[in-house]
Amino acid sequence: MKNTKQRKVVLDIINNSDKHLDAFGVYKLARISISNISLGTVYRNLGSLENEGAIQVIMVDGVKHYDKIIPHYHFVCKKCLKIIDVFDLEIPRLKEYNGNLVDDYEIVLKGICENCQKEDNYGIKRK
Amino acid sequence: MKNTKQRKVVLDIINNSDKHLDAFGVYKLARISISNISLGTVYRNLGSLENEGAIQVIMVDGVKHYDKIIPHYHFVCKKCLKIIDVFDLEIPRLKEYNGNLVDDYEIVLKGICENCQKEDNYGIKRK
DNA sequence: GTATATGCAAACAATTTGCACGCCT
DNA sequence: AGGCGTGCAAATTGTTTGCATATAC
Repeated sequence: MKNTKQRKVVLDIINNSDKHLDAFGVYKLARISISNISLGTVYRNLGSLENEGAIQVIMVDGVKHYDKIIPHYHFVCKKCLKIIDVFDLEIPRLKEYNGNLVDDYEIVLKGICENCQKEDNYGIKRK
Repeated sequence: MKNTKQRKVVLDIINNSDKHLDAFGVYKLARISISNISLGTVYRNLGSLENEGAIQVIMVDGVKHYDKIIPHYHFVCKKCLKIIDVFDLEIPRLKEYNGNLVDDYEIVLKGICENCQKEDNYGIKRK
């Protein structure tokens, strides 16, 4: 695996953001550092970083969003699709289920976020 | 909400299948009952049934798969992408987190299924 | 030097949408 | 009769891929 500047920029963006960016969001930020970086390269690097376990993915509304690998869960608002980090949640994990090897848990809490509970909020999706 | 025959067929397919079908899989089965049903209609009905909480969704490899609402979790094999139902898993659930209302937990166990652990299995993705 | 990653654009796959028409109520 | 759901096809969206070039090692 080559250590290109594109790869480094992509990884740095994920590790320095708390915004749960999707691929295009990463691309927009990456262009600040490398003005001609291509969207395809961003996708390729996000993909390989994910495979290596250097970053993690959270799927929201059919779109992949990326996050650093520090262990935590997520809450996703059903109205505005905002993603909120969830720490300090104790969830017992199986190592195995009926002969199937379990090495990962994807856990997403879903509901209505604090802001969308207010009646003056019209639940506009933030896209 | 109108009770059309298309809507009824789609719901029946989900409730009578244990295969975790995606939209196209539902479409293929639906055409047995209604030969000229359109894929768009299948998508529209799956969407509204999901919104109403009549069926649930499990996302695998970027594709929505549908399941009845009986409470259970899922295991997804990282190699072959097979979905296996997981029952009898005790997971404590928050009703609220930092002011955010939690009404749903999406929990997916991931790993290598029993079959893919055998060395003669080449991990062909079942698509 | 050579393999691998890149930029670019075209291809792809899943899903959504616009429109004219048909069917439930 | 009126409106919502449908079939159909085209449009969108997110993502992947082929290819010639550039770059890391």
